[in-house]
Amino acid sequence: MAKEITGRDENYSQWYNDIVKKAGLADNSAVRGCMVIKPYGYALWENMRDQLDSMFKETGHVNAYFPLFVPKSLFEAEEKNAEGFAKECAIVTHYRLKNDPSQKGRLMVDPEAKLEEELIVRPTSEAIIWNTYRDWIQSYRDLPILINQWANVVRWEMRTRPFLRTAEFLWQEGHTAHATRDEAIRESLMIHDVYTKFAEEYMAMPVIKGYKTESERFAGADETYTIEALMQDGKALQAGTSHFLGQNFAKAFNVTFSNDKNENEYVWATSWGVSTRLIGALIMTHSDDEGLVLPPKLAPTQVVIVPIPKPDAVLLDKANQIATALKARGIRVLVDKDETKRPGFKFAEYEMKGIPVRLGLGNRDLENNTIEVARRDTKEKQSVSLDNVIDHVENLLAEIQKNLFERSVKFRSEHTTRVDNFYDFKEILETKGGFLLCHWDGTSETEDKIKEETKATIRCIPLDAPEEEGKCVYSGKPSKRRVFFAKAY
RNA sequence: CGGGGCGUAGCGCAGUCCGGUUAGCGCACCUGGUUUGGGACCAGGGGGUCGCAGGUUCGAAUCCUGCCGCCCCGACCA
Repeated sequence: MAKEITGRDENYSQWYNDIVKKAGLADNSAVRGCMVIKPYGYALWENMRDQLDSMFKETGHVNAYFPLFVPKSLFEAEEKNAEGFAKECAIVTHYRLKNDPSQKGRLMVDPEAKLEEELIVRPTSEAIIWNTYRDWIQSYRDLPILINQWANVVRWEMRTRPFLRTAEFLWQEGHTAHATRDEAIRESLMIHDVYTKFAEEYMAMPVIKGYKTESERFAGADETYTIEALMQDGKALQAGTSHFLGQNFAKAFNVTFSNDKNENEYVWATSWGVSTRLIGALIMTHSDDEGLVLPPKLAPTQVVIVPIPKPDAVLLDKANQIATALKARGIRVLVDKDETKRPGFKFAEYEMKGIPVRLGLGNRDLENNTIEVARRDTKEKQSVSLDNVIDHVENLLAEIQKNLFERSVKFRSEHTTRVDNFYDFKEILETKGGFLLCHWDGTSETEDKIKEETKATIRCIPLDAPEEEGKCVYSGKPSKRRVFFAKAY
């Protein structure tokens, strides 16, 4: 058992780290808090990126690229935003090194080469982008601006975990400018829907759609819409946010336009992003003690064909025929040509990597005109006639995609509890975890107290919540609707 | 930044308390052979600044001092 991973029950964090490492998604790097995304992990990200990118394009957005560095004076212009990120910024102060006269072969920062103005490595790009938009926008005819960028950002976190929280990460950030408040709100809600669709249809990860309380809101936003997913350990994970920024950045950067009555108005803004964190979400939603489990729509390889016992000419020929037929249906297939490992080893490896469907093809199969089809999600195996294996696999991939989603929905509903008193709240949070659906009096004082006493936070106020008379689970004050509490990543 | 653990071959570890020939083991790797429908076996082989720097000593992986890094648990956060 060369690649044993820690069981989820034994140590969930260790299990997660084992998956990341042993499925070949990422490695730790020589840089504190930064990871190397390995080819397999990056292929997964590329699939997510390409799908999101096409969804952004379909909704009228275009891509652009803005600088990595933000001059400090621009960064601090929108006060709340600057304050929100101030504690986790990397700052460039010098532009040159020189030989250290006291230590041969060593370099030192050249004190002569201090920058006149420090550069902040972007933790997000609102500042540099809105400073640019000022020059791009004069009239209502210049609006809307619907731009997205794929980029890296840096947030100097105290404690990091691969994909979930790293000092540098990859993401997309959309930044849009609009003539009216309504249009900007509609934009942020529309992206919220795009994220929901992506999470549920592609990642097979059900999410709660809602908006953030004031204390959880993005610094500089008037409203933050969020999708919240539930991980297998009962903790919630914020998977994507879309912000209605009001006129905060327009005012901070003096971005105005002339409306059709020739009056000057401030521009309305949105911003929205999802990051490589989604890979962490994917891992913790579907994977098991055998390794990674990937939804077919995002899996870099959807089907692997393993010749048994090893790839001889006859088996390879048949395997290639099947692969060609599957590829013709748009299915991503790999034929295993490795002669040095035995089938059992390969099975375990491909399970570790989360490949949705494995086809085992041996001489016995050729005699019987069959092939062994193994699905990763349930680990079931069955023998299928070679005559209809292509249809079978195509259907099976869809079935796996559906099953993963339904399984996650079931898990979430089993781990969502309506709670009406604080004793149960604490009890259930500690024993079962998951989402607690409770009445809340709407004050940040109550929110803070609950967080202090239980570590649970309000993940979101659901958008589709029915009105319902009730009493706050903590203060007993009247409340009109329930909100989602959980411990969060 | 606090509390705990750790750093010895690519990976996982033993050896460190109590200093003493040539630093071991499993996996992986290389060569040859036998195997092959769920992580093969036999034989042979290669691979180490024992985290870094200084110190004590005839002699340091082992003792002392300083530093660096990693992991887990907290505080902070997407």
